[in-house]
Amino acid sequence: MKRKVTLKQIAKELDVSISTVSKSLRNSSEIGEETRLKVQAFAKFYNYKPNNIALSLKNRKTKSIGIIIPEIVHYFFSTVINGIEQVANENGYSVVICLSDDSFDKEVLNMEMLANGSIDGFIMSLSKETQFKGDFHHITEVINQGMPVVMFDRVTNDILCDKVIIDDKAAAYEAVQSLIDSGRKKIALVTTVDYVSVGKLRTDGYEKALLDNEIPFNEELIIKIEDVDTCEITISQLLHERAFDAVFAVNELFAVTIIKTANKMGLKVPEDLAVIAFTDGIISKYSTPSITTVSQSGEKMGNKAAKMLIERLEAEHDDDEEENENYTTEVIETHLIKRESTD
Amino acid sequence: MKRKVTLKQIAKELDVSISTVSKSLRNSSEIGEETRLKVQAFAKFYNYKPNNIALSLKNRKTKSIGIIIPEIVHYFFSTVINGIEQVANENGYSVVICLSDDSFDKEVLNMEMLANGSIDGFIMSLSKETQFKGDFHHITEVINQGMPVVMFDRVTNDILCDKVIIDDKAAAYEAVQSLIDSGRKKIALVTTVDYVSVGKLRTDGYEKALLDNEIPFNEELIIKIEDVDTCEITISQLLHERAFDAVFAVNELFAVTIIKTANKMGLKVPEDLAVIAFTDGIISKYSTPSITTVSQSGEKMGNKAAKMLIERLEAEHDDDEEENENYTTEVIETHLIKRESTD
DNA sequence: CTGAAAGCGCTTACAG
DNA sequence: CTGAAAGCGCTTACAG
Repeated sequence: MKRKVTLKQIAKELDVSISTVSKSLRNSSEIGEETRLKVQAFAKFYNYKPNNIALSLKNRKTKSIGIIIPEIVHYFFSTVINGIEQVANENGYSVVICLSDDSFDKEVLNMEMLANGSIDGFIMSLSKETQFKGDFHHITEVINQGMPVVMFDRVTNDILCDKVIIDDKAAAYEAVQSLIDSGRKKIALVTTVDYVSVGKLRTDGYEKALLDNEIPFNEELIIKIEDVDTCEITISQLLHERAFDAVFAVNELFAVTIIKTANKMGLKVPEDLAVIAFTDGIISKYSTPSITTVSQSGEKMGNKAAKMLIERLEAEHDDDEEENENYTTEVIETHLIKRESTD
Repeated sequence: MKRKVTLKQIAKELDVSISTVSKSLRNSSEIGEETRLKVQAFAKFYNYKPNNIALSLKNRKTKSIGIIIPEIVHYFFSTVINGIEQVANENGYSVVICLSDDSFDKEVLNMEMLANGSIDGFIMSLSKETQFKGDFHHITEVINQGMPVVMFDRVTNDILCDKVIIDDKAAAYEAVQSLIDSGRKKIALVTTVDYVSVGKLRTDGYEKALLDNEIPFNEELIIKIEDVDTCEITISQLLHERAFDAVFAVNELFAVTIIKTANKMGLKVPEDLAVIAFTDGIISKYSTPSITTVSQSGEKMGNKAAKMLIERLEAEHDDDEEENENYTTEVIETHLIKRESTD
């Protein structure tokens, strides 16, 4: 068990000062070639690597990005992490992940923990509970301390910062329009409760599409699901009570449940019932029939978010000399992936 | 933009020494009550929080756990992370995640990056390439430096450290036995290439079950898939050429592909073909028919791995006084989840 | 009861 | 060309 070697030890062994060792390893021209090479050889031999923590303290930056997301066991969020990781690594950053479990308290706790010096900036998507409460003081605080935050997907207008989103409303509109184009008249909507920002926006898109096509808008064809675990019952009720020939679901899970329930009832997808889901993932791909989805590239969102954050981080050299906060909101393209659940 | 307040600033404001502030905040009995309360009030007002990096440097421990896994967009690994996160958070640890992308070089790079002081210990699952090369020097090195490592799922006998695994062979045996019990005679195996440790073990279990039941072992009913993307072709060949009434697949993806291909060919699952897959996940649950699986709780594995690591971390007080390395290998229970793909 | 000093591992402006 | 000193933000053994 040979503990990691430090500058101090090298200095002692070689009988030079710590400064000399440090400078040699950083190839400072201040140091004579002979000494420099000697130190470098020695350091290489003992596999010296500078201690990240010491560097962080000295430089007052950690080269780490904090990610706070509601859930990790979720295809979309995993792909976002993937995307963030890629560009983080390319730029020499590592990634610290905390999960809020859709709980406000955990989100606050995790942010506070990471904000105390562990990371240089945040990339985050709001927990449901946070969106419900509308309490964003923990985020404001972090931003006020000068720590940049990039929000993605589940964002809020109440916070000024960089954001990366998709145009949920337009994408939903497009999906519903495609159902209409294929001759569907009575289109149901299975969505979340309104405080989930993206659910609300997708609902808006659905309504607008109907309106623009002069299709009567029927409240009874809309169901808002609070809890995924109980969605099966609600969905089977909907299928039993209402007659419709298409469904737009705001996520994969709702869609696959609809299809399974419809099948049990003897309805054929897509013949009797066309289904489109928001957010392409593993379920849609492997479901039978496979599901037509609105694809939002989590990877691209992650890439973009990381780029925005790192850019801001690296631009901070001038300190608060000029507080040039021109926050931007990037909108990532979506597109429809046609599969077997629609015709 | 009010930067985070430090002890130094508080000391200056209150006209006391930094030591006094530090001790007051840590409720040291050395400090007079008056001063102590004054400092605490002030600190609270300015929302003082100690800087993690400084603490890490001072204490020579970071209270962070490094996780290195091959892939995050993968149900099993996400659940493991979930499991690790839970117990990490309960114990005041945060979690730094790096992805190896199943690449040896990335695994080495990431380990080196994190090993330089950023974390206190590792939890990892080997990349495919690492298993293929059989090169584990990066892990040995980290362990030699005194940094504990816990491996899970994809482990190796070549490294001595704590491990958490499932009994892949026994679980596979049980799955195949259940197929035999339901009257299946010709059971195919769809597995990975042998260097993936778990794939190999599951294959062993399959063979043993056949042997014990005196079922002739047929090489032609075994296919080893290297690349998931091309598995569709290989699988459809198998289905066309060989006659069999059951398949044991070493993962969900293989299983769902088999089912979809069989369906296209007019075979009925489970009537014509029973299917069992290793590792329960989202695909098996939502596939049609839903798939009978061997469930290995990633969450439990994560819990256990984190517990083992943290225990070792907290036990390290005695330093190298007595090098009591009694490494253990925990075996997590598995069980069969019966669904529609078997009768 | 309070504070100066040393130290965690590093960097860098400044002397010599 | 080399090294002592100060400092990043904290803690703690030791003086006073």
